[in-house]
Amino acid sequence: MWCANDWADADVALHHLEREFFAAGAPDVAPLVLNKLFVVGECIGRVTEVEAYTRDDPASHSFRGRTNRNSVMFGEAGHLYVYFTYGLHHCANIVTGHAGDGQAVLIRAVEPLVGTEQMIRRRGRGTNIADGPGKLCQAFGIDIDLNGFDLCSGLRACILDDGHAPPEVPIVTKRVGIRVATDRLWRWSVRH
DNA sequence: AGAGTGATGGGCT
DNA sequence: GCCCATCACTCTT
Repeated sequence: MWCANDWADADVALHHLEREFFAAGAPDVAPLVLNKLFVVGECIGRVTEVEAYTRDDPASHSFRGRTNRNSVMFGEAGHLYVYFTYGLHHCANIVTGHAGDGQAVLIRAVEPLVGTEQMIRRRGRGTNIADGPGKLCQAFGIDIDLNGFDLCSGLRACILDDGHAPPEVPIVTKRVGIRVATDRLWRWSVRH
């Protein structure tokens, strides 16, 4: 189990993001997740790119209502919605809003900070380790077994705030990899 | 620009 | 039930 004492700079104050943080709408929550720490097991990365998906959004899995696959999106905020796609990749989302809303924030990229060696081993390469939604799931060992995991329940998988504020001026662009509702500016990333 | 990969769900019969 | 287009992707050419 990772603990705060393992953090390279013992002076940083860490706090665990609580459920209330995720209770707003996905387009409001998403940019606030930038620069937070995404923790899964012993792997930690700083979130650098996110997208929002909502119920009234034709690009969202929840658009056509609740199904077995997307049921976690309709549950309590702060849980992880993981799905398998394109026959090979997993993607990780944070459920937002209130139960029944059907919305989530897709974590698209992180900067590896802790557990980098394991990420490289899992990815089978030393570059571009976690700069894509499928890549970061492979690097962090996220698969369908983590679907529904409560990120507000402990340190095994969670979002931590180490005092790095979200960027004052994030890069805001159209979402990528979708074929509908491509006009919504619901992708946020940090400058390099 | 395209191949690889497999679960999902909508539309049928 | 079955068929099959679709898919919030990655890597290589």
